[in-house]
Amino acid sequence: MATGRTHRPATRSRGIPEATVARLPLYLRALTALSERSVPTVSSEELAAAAGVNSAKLRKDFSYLGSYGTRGVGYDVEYLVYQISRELGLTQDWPVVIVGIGNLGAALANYGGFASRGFRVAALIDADPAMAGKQVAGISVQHSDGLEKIISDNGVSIGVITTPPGVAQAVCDRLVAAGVTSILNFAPTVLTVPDGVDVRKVDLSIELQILAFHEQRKAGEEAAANENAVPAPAGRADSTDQGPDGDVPAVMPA
Amino acid sequence: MATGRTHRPATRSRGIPEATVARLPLYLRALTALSERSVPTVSSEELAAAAGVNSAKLRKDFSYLGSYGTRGVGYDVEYLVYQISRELGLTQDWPVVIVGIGNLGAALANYGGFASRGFRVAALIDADPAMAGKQVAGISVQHSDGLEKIISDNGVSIGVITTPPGVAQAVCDRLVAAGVTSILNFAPTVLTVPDGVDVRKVDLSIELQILAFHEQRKAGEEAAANENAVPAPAGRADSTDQGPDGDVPAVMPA
DNA sequence: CCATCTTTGTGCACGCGTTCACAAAGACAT
DNA sequence: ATGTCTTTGTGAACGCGTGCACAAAGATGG
Ligand SMILES: NC(=O)c1ccc[n+]([C@@H]2O[C@H](COP(=O)([O-])OP(=O)(O)OC[C@H]3O[C@@H](n4cnc5c(N)ncnc54)[C@H](O)[C@@H]3O)[C@@H](O)[C@H]2O)c1
Ligand SMILES: NC(=O)c1ccc[n+]([C@@H]2O[C@H](COP(=O)([O-])OP(=O)(O)OC[C@H]3O[C@@H](n4cnc5c(N)ncnc54)[C@H](O)[C@@H]3O)[C@@H](O)[C@H]2O)c1
Repeated sequence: MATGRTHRPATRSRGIPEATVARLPLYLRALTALSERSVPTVSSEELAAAAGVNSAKLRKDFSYLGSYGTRGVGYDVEYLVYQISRELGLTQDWPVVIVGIGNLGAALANYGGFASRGFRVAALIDADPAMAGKQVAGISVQHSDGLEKIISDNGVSIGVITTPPGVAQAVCDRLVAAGVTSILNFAPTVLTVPDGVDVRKVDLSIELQILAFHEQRKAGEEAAANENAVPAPAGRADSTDQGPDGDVPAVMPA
Repeated sequence: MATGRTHRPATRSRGIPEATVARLPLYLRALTALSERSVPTVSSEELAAAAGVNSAKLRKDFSYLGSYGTRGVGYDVEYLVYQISRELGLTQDWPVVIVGIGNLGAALANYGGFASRGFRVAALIDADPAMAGKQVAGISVQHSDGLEKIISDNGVSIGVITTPPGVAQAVCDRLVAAGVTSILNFAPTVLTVPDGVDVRKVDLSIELQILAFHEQRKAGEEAAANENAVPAPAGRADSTDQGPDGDVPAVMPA
């Protein structure tokens, strides 16, 4: 999982559990694909398979939205697309700003998946004067001096932060002060925000480290299983051959 | 949370809960910052604040690793950095390949945060013949024909997929067949993999949709609180003014 | 050596999320 | 109308994660 909600511990919204909310976009994506193939109805079993979840979980998730299925038949695809879209707030347009138009910010700006849902890139903002006026993805980059006015003029409530980590909190503070109440943070920093502001983070490095943990565990188990059979599985990254508990502390605690 | 683990339901590894594993990188980042400031020891309270978590949770997390603290004092920063690094498998180098060197793939390749932990970009792979040989982040892009050989020669076990969604499953299959056992997927698709292969996904669109959900809920509550006081909060994105339950189904189920 | 003070490590309770399993509901055929 | 068959919707049980609250451990000072 690359993301992790910050803050807002268990604010079950209108009875819809947070875990369910996080899966609704998954269902919506699968349903949209079915809709494009003009499939009229779908069973919980089929849809669950397409979304990569358990069918019981899917049914329970949908039960929080209402009784939208027909027993013996399944769910009407178009109807469900509409209901989930409405529940997620995608029937309206959400203007978003991206702050920090470097490698990642530019990639996001160029990403078509934004507009395909109800999101519209309202502005690109960067602190580098050399960037101001440059066209990225057909949008002119604006200098961060005008951040507050841009937020206000466009009624932006969602901000994306792709600046270096050192300035992320400062950028976040300005966004919040200007009226932004939802932030998607790509900088590897813990952001502190007032109550009522939602922060979600995407941290590539954390994802890789979690994968590395499991990878190491798999290698350790494999080694334990093979015990001292063959020397090494040809070129695998276990050269140091430090057992899973090769406890050689670098520094002892005081 | 931008990521979400696929598969591997609750394979509590060596007694370390999955939720704890996901937080270890957070602690490690905070500890590294302290280490750079030459702070010798840190209390659970301070470290928890820096990592943005509850101190009780942090202590419980560390208790799974062992008793590395000193009561009345706290934790030795350097020692803890080493222990967590070892637990996460960061004492060894992990070669990774990135497949699909477009906007996002190139941004990731240029990202310095890779190497700062134990990850090394072993190769960049793309199916576009025009990309082959091009330098991205100082690395020459290789054609996907040689994917299997690249994986094998470099002992790669972690792959990053940044191709268009339509080919992601095919790319995934090839990576797995070539020996990759951990995949970080940026394409908005559900990947199916055999047992023993870990998949984590990062989906920007899902993150935004979750934010939109809460944003809508906030707007709805605000509207309910204001009832019919002032017309509108000047430029906010609630023009359609469809109440939180403006139930107007597009299509009725059969 | 003893008292005091700080901070860890954890037992325990609670709530959320997941999954099972099945009754109820509806479609469809006869 | 009745029976059969499919699939939903959900009650209930269970397990994981979280947070409280405190006893134990060790540092520190006298
Ligand atoms: N590139 C990646 O793949 C990647 C992956 C994970 C995380 N990240 C994180 O995302 C962030 C951006 O990464 P990047 O590779 O695009 O970096 P980058 O250096 O290419 O881009 C950062 C941009 O932010 C701008 N900036 C700096 N200070 C600013 C301010 N105060 N206000 C507005 N803009 C400001 C800079 O001018 C620059 O254009 C970093 O925090 C990085 O750690 C990047
Ligand atoms: N750009 C973003 O910010 C962003 C955000 C979220 C998700 N994504 C997803 O990430 C993926 C990449 O996005 P992008 O904007 O970089 O797209 P892109 O079109 O710029 O890049 C895709 C690259 O993949 C290559 N490719 C195509 N088929 C391939 C194959 N079979 N093997 C190897 N390489 C292949 C293409 O040649 C191209 O270079 C997409 O699935 C997109 O939905 C992107």
